[in-house]
Amino acid sequence: MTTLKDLSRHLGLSITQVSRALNDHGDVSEKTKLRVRDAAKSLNYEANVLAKRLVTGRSGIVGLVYPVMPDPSDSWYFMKFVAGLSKEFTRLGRQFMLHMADDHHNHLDVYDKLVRSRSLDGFIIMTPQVADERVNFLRSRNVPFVLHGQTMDEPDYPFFDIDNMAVGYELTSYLAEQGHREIAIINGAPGASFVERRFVGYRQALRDHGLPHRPEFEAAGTMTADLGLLETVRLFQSDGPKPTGLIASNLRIAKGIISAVQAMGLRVPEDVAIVAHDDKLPDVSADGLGVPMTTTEAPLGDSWEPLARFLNATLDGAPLSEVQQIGPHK
Amino acid sequence: MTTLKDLSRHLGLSITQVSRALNDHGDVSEKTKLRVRDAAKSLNYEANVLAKRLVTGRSGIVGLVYPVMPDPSDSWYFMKFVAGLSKEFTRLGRQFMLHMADDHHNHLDVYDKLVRSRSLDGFIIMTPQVADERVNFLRSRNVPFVLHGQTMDEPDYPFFDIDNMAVGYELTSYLAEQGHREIAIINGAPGASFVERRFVGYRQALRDHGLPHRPEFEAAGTMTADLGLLETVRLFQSDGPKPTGLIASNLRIAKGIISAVQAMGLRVPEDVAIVAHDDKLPDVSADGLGVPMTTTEAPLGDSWEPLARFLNATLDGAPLSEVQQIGPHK
DNA sequence: TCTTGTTGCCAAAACGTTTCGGTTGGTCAT
DNA sequence: ATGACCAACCGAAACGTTTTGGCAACAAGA
Repeated sequence: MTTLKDLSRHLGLSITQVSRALNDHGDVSEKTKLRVRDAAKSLNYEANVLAKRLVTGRSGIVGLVYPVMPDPSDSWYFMKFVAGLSKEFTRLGRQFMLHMADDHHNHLDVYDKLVRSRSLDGFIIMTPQVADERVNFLRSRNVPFVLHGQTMDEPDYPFFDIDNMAVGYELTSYLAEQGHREIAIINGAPGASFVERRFVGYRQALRDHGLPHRPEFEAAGTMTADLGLLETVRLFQSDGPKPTGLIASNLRIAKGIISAVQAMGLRVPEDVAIVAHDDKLPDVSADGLGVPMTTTEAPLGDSWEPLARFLNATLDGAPLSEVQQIGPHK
Repeated sequence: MTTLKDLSRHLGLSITQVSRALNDHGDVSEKTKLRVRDAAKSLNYEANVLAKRLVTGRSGIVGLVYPVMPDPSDSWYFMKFVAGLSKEFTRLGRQFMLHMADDHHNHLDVYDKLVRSRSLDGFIIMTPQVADERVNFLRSRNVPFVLHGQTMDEPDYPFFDIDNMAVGYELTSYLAEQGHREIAIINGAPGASFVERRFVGYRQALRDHGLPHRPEFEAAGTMTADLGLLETVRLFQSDGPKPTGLIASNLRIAKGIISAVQAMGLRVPEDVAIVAHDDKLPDVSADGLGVPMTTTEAPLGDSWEPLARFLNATLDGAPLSEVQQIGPHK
């Protein structure tokens, strides 16, 4: 393996200058830089990452800790997510590592261990909770991270998110403006920040349109077709008023809703109107569901690039303002 | 951060002795070892991995390169696989990294880059091909790896596998002994070593029972219910003889076969008998398919532990004989 | 001519381990 | 008393970078 020493000997330069030339520092003449780069290429020089890491104190690796085995129906999405991040980071010259946590270990211990062993320089955090202990922990340790989403309080950390309150608000408003007065929502797992934000938007829209807010019209759970189906049946089997408009927090839920509605002999949209948020994942499409349906859209696939970019920038010392973004939705 | 230097000063020992004590070397008295370990604990000492890596020349990380985005239906299995390996390696004190390769990059370049940058000490290789270029490449570079499966030639590398020829042979023999003379097999993706081995076992059993070998009775593809369904339909729509016994290379295929057979108005097992190999994955169970079916069984979940253990042992310099195993099946 | 500044370069320290090649002091057989 | 051996210890080198602080040469302004 060629080292800096070999290279410097070969060029008649000092190790210092060769290092600085390769790292494009200021006090190296353009001519030498060129000469050094050429020699490095021809001698097949590749900097020893291990040595670099020791001196910089950084592992050069960022990662994602997955707390529990995802639901089978989510594994496809999760894989896409991991693959997307992995590719982005590779492009940025950083390594990305997926760390699967043992179920029966304390969640935060895993982060603690990874941080203390200096194995990971930074983290990507998925689906943050309303008050997320991981965020608090990493913040207290001054470890860089980027959230896919936000906690409920004012975010003083890097994140990429979409405006989930607006999503809830817009879907609800759309139904309200169609004349629906009884609007139910089937949302994701309770506690997740994006879920609560959509609920907030939903309630605000009900208020703004002078519609009643019924707690039993708010359903939440793992975002599967099963959830959509079961909750729809529950909504229609109860004694109270029945919804005429249904909001699905993603297309899988919408799919379950449609199955249930059709099984009950109701028509879409005449008897029940359905709106949904579409993550633009390839497994389900709004058109493929066979009923007319209005959606808000925000491709999850668009989140990998900013997430990776933000973590990268954060590690390079970028100010907070450059690593916070609310992405667009339609 | 406490370093060896701090520790040695605190103990009145040399850095050398402290290091050797912590690494349990021979020429340190038991008394000092104890004293050092106590001090290390009370001073919260944690060896700097980065420094250790530089001096040993190893990253301490092993990994798995996933060449392409897995088929959606496989992502659940793949996640289980990765999670299982990750946990095992964590237990063994090594880090495990999943590397997603970019689709449009040359497969081997990814390995080359990871090896040359000294990022990974060793690899786990999934679903090897009959002649696997990854194996040849890593072997030529003297990089440690463990195969989940085997290539077709005599294996001179660490691996964990089950006896797939026997699986093919036994499933075929079972049907033959039931009196079936026309036996078809629906297998996994062509080229994969386990697929070809099952074919070999299948053909051998046909010969041993004096049954005809029909090339058109050998189907292969991505192991989904769709494959089982489509290939079954094809088998029964052709002009030639129809199979009375069907072998499914996993339960998902079996599921598809059953759908097809029942759709064609045939009964299981009266008109068509089905046997299958059961990987014991939680998504499908033989009982859950609703028809009587004999299976061979080998839990894929049992492979993570030996795979991790073997790679670990290989890195620690274990001889080949200790890191090759054909696991059991029922 | 003397200062001041700039450009291009370098020796050496630092990062925190592991390991090589000793040294010391004691015991034991001769 | 002598030599051989052994247990327990240590100094210093090595791993391959980055970075600090400084030096020499030269040009420009006074």
